[in-house]
Amino acid sequence: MAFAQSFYNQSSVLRINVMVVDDDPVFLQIMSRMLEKSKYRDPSIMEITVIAVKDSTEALSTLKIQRNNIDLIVTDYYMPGMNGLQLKTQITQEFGNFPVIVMSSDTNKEEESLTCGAMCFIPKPIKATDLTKIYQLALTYKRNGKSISRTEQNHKDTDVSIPQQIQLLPEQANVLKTKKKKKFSPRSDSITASSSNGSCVSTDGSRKNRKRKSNGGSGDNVASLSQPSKKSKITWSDYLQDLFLQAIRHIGLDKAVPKKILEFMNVDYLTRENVASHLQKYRQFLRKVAEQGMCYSSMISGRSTDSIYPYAHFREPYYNNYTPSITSWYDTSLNNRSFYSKTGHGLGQSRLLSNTREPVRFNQMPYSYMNRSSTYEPHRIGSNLAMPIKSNLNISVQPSQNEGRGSFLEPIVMANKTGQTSQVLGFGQHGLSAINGNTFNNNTMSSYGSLSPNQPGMSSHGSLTSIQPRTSSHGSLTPNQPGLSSHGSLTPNQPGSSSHGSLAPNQHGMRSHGSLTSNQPEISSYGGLTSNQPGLNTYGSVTPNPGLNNYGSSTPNQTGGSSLLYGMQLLLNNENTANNPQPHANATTHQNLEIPQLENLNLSDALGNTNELPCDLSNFPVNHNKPQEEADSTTKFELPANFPTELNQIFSLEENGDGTFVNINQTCIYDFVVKGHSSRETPNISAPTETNSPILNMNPNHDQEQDVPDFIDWSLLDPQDLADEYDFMDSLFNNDMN
DNA sequence: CTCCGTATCT
DNA sequence: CAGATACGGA
Repeated sequence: MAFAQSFYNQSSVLRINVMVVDDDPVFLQIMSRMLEKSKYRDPSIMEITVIAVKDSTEALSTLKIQRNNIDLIVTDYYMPGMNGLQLKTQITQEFGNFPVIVMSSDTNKEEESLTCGAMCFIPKPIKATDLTKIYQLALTYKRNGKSISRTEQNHKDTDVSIPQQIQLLPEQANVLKTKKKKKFSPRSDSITASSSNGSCVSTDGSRKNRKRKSNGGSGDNVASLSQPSKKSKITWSDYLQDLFLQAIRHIGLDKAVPKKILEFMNVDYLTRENVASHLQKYRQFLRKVAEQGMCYSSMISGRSTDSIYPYAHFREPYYNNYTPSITSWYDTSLNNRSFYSKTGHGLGQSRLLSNTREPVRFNQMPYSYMNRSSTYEPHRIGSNLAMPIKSNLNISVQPSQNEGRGSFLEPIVMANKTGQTSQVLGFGQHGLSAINGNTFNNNTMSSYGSLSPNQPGMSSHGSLTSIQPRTSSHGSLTPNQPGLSSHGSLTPNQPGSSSHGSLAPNQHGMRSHGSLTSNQPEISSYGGLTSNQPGLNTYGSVTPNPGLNNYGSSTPNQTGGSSLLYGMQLLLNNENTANNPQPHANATTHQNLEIPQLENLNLSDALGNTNELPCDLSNFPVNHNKPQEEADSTTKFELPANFPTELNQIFSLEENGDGTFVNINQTCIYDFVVKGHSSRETPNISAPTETNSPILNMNPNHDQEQDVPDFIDWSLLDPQDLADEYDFMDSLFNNDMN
């Protein structure tokens, strides 16, 4: 301890020791490296040492030995066993007050974290500036000799000394104040009040002329003083949207009201108002689509092209060819399925690391990066196209150094090792997200279709890996299975490898689709696709809609057309489950994917319905004949009569399939949320080798980073780079810290 | 009073 | 545009 003490007291020598606790090895490594590099950014720091530990237990044991050497503890919130706050509490009990910083992609943990005494809360993904803050904070305490004897009250209102930068983000602070709080009701006077603003209320009952009271309400009463701060905006991440759509599908569009949706979604931080607002937008979108029909498509496509690649410069020029159409509801979900990634990782934090510096935003696309032309638009394949990034491909090819870690990288690695196709394909899409993507409303088909507009379905693959030696790409793919094979992998009861096997030997990936929609004309198109058939044809055939045809005709080889088409189709399917994915599939089960194995799941949805899982595509129940819900009579929201409902049923698995999927998904979610998320126990699913539960990054906020400039996409980082290349770090900081 | 849908604001 | 709010109504 002598050493420790002297070390500790060398005020002149700013030596900082930070212990980082995170079960995500990738994040841990990156975080550690970056912190260590921090010293180069601050001349006042002579040395900064990072002690990286993988969990709370290790953190405690380490603390016992080096308590005097540790100035600050930075811990992830979600970790197996003891979470970050529990760790904090334990540390306090055993070692007294230690400055602890809690990180989490789940910003909803902020309040709890602060309440429990965390010095501050840093939302993941960590930004370069956060790292700086961390060591600055450590430095502050170090200088004040408070490392160990820090006074209690670490609440947000204390510690003014804490670097301001680490203070709560305005929005977060806001959340603290307003979270779950009953909505402020300025019209406490309710009815009578209405009279006060009666001038704004038309007597005819029409609200058309209604003008809302000036919000400032300055002219009103003193009560205005209690004007609550505005609630922070929530972002409808892909995850949330998936959930939202699932809820709607499950409940039925006609019966889906905010409260029900909210209940189904079961996302604690969401309020009914949030859902209501979203629902309104969603309805508007549907209406718009229904009214404009395919014409809408052109609109979309045009717009999409422009908005989709705001950061095109990050991509290989090659990809510009994809020019997807749009992105939207479904589409984006592919981009951001962090929740599919390792659970506790918070998602999103740890991402694929590639050797390239190409962004690989598999799971976590900053909101602003998201190719979402419209949140309320249904999935369109377009976005998927955007994903195939060179780096992505590289990843799949390169044998990662990541071993069987819990990192979400694992699936990928596995894919490589086993040469699994599905995974590879997944990459083409959005890496992991693709894998799981189907679980939700992500339509595999669209993904595929989107891949290579002018290429046959199979070609898609080629296009995806065009950057790479074709061989490898293909190699990874099942020999006789085209990219579509991934679908094959859908087989619920088969491990990833078998996925393919499960596929009908001679069945093309498309076929899968075909089977799904066998009864659908449009669908059959797919089935009919021949491996050498250009994507467009496929699409063209698929398009029952004149509008779509236009598209196709307009740009025979253009992605845009096809994309659109799909998009429209999806869009139309949207309401119904069409998007239901082929659940199986991806949802599936490659053990290593950490995806719950469907066959083992006895799922019941939020509504208590138990469903059986489909085990084979061929058995996949498709009830095309199912009449649209009699919704009409009760529907509060109805689509225009001309709304092409038939299309809605294209992929509808409603009776069985739909519900099943929904339920499955839901179950998984609940499982993770309840078991995995809170306690991190292995969910009730066959979670083979991996210890980490999949999914769930319930954290919808993980991708809410709006400050793009500051955003560090971990996917850009490579452990090696971090470890060996200072210049890389510099570039990183230079790019992100200015 | 709660919740919904729509208008409107930010 | 995406979300939050206001507010009449049920």
